[in-house]
Amino acid sequence: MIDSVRKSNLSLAILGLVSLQPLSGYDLRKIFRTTPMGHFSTSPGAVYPALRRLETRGLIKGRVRKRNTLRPKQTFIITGEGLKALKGTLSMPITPDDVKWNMDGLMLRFAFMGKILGKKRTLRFLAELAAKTEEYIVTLERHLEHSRDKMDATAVYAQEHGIAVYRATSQWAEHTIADFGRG
Amino acid sequence: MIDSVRKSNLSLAILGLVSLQPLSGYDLRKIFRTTPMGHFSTSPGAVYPALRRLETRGLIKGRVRKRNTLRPKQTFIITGEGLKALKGTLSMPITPDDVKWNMDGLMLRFAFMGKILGKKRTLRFLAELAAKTEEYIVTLERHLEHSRDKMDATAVYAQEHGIAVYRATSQWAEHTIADFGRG
DNA sequence: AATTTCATGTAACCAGTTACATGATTCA
DNA sequence: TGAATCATGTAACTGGTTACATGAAATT
Repeated sequence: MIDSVRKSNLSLAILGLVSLQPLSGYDLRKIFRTTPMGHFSTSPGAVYPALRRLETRGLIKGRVRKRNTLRPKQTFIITGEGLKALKGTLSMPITPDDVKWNMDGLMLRFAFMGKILGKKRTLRFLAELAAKTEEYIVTLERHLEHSRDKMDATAVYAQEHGIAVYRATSQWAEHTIADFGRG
Repeated sequence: MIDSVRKSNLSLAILGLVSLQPLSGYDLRKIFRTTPMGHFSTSPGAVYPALRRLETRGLIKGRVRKRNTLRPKQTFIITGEGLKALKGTLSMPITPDDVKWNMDGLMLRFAFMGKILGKKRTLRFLAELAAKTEEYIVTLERHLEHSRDKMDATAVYAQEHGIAVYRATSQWAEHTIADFGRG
């Protein structure tokens, strides 16, 4: 059940946004279209089915605005179950796979974390993120030194790009711990 | 036809790797499993179907090693068509969507570019990447200033993370232009 | 002989894309 | 009243995931 939120960033984004305020499918699509949040799908073929999935799983519920019409309009709000699932997802430990494959998902979790988990747990998340990211950088560097002369120049540079990006993440995390901790 | 390579990073990765040396499905999975290239699927359910798709589209062709057996082993090599498709994909202009949604795909293109497009075109790609990335950073910054006080603290930090990561990319590009240009 | 590793594949499922379709409201 | 925009949806397709299945070679 919670799997839908754990596996799909779109579902997580929807659940998180709906936890802040009542939103319709159209509202969500607009947010994804017009903000950098929109590393997510804007297509109705993704958003509406995702809403229905979340609803059938009891994580959100729709309020029909106009009855007696062929096109019912709905705004969705989060349920108790949904909030529990959201908290659960936000609280999951950061796995090496998350760091490697799903940094977007981690940032999505972080973005909703402030209000829902509070400052202390948010800072713990950042510390964990920094640590796991630095660990991963070490393995990337090791692999690079190992393969440097066997590979084409551009392939080496591409690996260096990966390292540079993860370094930016780890620096951001350290900086944010300081700033948010102080603030 | 070329769409398969344009849309799926896995197909592009396979085509690129096969362009360097003959490889079997198993070899490919091993590469994806053990190198940072493996921002891609390692599952047989993705790799083998992808190979068959590329083969039916005439971009690669398999050489059966052992006939007269129930489990034929194949190594794949790129075809003339395939090399043309690969060059075409590597040569595509960088779109804002690429920068926003598919930086991994751009890096994948870059990694294979050295041998196939040569230095001049590779440097042009990097310059384009730097420019488009900086453009995108401007829109991210603009959006952030616009929404800074309307949003939760962690949501703001998450946006800053996005900016930091793109800045790392643009700096990497500038640095790599200098280094590769000189080297 | 047994285990591990090499090696290839399929079936059921899931979520997202594209393209299409249509209804309701607003405003010029 | 016509156009734009608000608003919701579906159908066909695509590609990837998970889990399962099996065969062949190398190693112990």
